[in-house]
Amino acid sequence: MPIITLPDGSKKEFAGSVTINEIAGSIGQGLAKATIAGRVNGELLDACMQVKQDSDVNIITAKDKEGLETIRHSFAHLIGHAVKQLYPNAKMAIGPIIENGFYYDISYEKSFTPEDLQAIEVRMKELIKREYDVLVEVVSREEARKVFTERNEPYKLEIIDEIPEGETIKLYRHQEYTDMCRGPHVPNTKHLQFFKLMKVSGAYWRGNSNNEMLQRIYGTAWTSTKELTNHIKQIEEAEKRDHRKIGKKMSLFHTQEEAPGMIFWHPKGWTIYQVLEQYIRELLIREGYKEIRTPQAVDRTLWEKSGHWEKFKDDMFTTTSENREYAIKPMNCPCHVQVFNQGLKSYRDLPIRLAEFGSCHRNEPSGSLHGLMRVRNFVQDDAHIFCKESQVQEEVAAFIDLVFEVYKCFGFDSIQIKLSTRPTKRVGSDEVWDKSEKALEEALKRKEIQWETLPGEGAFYGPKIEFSLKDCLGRVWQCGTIQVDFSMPERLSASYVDEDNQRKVPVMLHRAILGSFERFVGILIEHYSGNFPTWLAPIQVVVMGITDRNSVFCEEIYDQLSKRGLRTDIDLRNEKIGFKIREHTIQHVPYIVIIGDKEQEANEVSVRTRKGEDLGNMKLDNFISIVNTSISKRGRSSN
RNA sequence: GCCCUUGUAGCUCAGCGGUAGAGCACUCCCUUGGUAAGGGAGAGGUCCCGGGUUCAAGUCCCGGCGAGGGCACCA
Repeated sequence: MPIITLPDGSKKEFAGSVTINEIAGSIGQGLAKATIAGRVNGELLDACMQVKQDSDVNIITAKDKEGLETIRHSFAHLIGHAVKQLYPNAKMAIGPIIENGFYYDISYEKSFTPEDLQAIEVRMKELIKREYDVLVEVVSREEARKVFTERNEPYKLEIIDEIPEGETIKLYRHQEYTDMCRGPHVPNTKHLQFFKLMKVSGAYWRGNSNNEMLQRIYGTAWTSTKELTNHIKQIEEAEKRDHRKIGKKMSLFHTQEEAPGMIFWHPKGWTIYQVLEQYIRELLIREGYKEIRTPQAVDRTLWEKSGHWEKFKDDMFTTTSENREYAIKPMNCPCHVQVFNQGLKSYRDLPIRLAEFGSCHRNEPSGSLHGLMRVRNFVQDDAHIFCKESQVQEEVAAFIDLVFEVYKCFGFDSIQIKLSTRPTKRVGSDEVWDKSEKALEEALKRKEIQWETLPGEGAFYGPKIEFSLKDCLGRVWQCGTIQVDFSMPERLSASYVDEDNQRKVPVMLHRAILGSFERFVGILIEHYSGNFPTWLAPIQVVVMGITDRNSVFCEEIYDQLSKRGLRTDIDLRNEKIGFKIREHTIQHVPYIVIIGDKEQEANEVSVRTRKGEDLGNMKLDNFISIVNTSISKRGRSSN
């Protein structure tokens, strides 16, 4: 006589054991139809599962997060169903859900073409129409093995062998298709409606690059056509904002075969880069950092000492001269320790904050290169703070403030913070780890901000905080970081004389706010979609004349704007004004100054923005102050 | 690095065995036009590189390099 308690607190008593679906039916026929699964005492179960004892039951429909996840999971199985019908020799590996959808990894003798993908999607739709019931069966390990041996599914057998003893094995069937899964799954394929197969690509079996490569079919699924089309629109919007596309259109930078993964910055792109660098430089000076510059190529012995040679030798660019081998620096920190090591340091000198906009090279795998986002030559807003253990917390706290200040300046208001703690493979005593983790945590607590802890995700040399920002499309980019390091200073013999006249090893904090400038510019291009706020816009004002009669006056205005420090361009081409306006609007120039006879006579300028607003006619000084106001707001709000 | 796709004019792309095409951009000419494309003419290509098949190769095959989407990697 199970008594079922529903989420609203109401209770229902049943004569005997009852399925989740029947419980739903007792509430309403509509609900029963919509039931996808159920949560019984916290456990997610198939709708057909029996509830025998008094339980808290929550009916899951497509409206619930778990419902959508179940639908997506079932879609993966549906890929399997369709694929096995169309390509009986295909071997199914795994088919999990991911953000926005699902995939299935499949091994097949020939590679799937876009036409194959289309055919699979069509077949999936046909299968949905059949409204197959999805049957679940708990089986023994032996039975499972037998089923998948018969079905010739070696990957499933491999998975069976790794299921821990005592865990139940469930088979899900719709018509002739059988798959193995923890579940739950939808009770009938008719619940599978709004989906699209997106792409097929390669993926290693079990994510291990030593294993064979499987074919991964990606799909997206939603609970309505509207959600599905929204998602597709979102992808299209992201494509429109692709920094490589905008970078080309606005002539910000380019790359070419001869220097894969390295950027040729054009004047306009370099302007943005330089504004960023100058901005950070000013802040660092304010915050008590000293800027330095260290060598580009350093003897391999230093990298051996720092430990990088052993780990990353293949990922460094090297060069030789007179029998010595050098590595083009992949990072600045070992060099910064060298600067620290010059001269004896007292505890009174600490903290010492050394900053460098140093160009680093890393021989990243060719397949990982991606526009500005992943490059082989980059510059970070890098700095290292040498301090005493007791100063860590204070330094971290100051850095957190700085990070927030900077991100706000770009209009990034949603920031995610992650604290990564000690990994199993690590250096340093537990005592020091305790202290460091505590220091980071305390600093975060004092700021009263939300963060997520990632146990075991810290670097081998120390814990770290990572700052990720969310752009206007909701995409998350990890940019800032502060890492405690009590390994490298020791390896590279850094020391200071403490109050007690003892030599001690300083703690080193690695930190960056923007991360790499290359990547950050890429993020900004996509975030602003090329519409850089005035302070970052490569060209802030363009002056154009209506007819040739106005050219001399245009040049005067242009000269004055330039002299007043605005990045100004002039367009005196023999084109109609509409044509010129269109071109510079497409180039996202924030302010367009139009000069005709009227303006010339009144000694005024007519101003139009890239958004198409007409600011009317005004004196030049008035216009300059409008632009300067916009510049001073930086990226804090749109302008 | 691995899998798939891909590389034609400055850009975006068509052509897929039979003497290289379009739109935009560029140059010149006409036009001097008031807030998102005025008109005309012209110039422009070792069809990524190297092999092979063929009477004939951007076009088919093999290899290299780059790019794109994933996977793996990311100090």
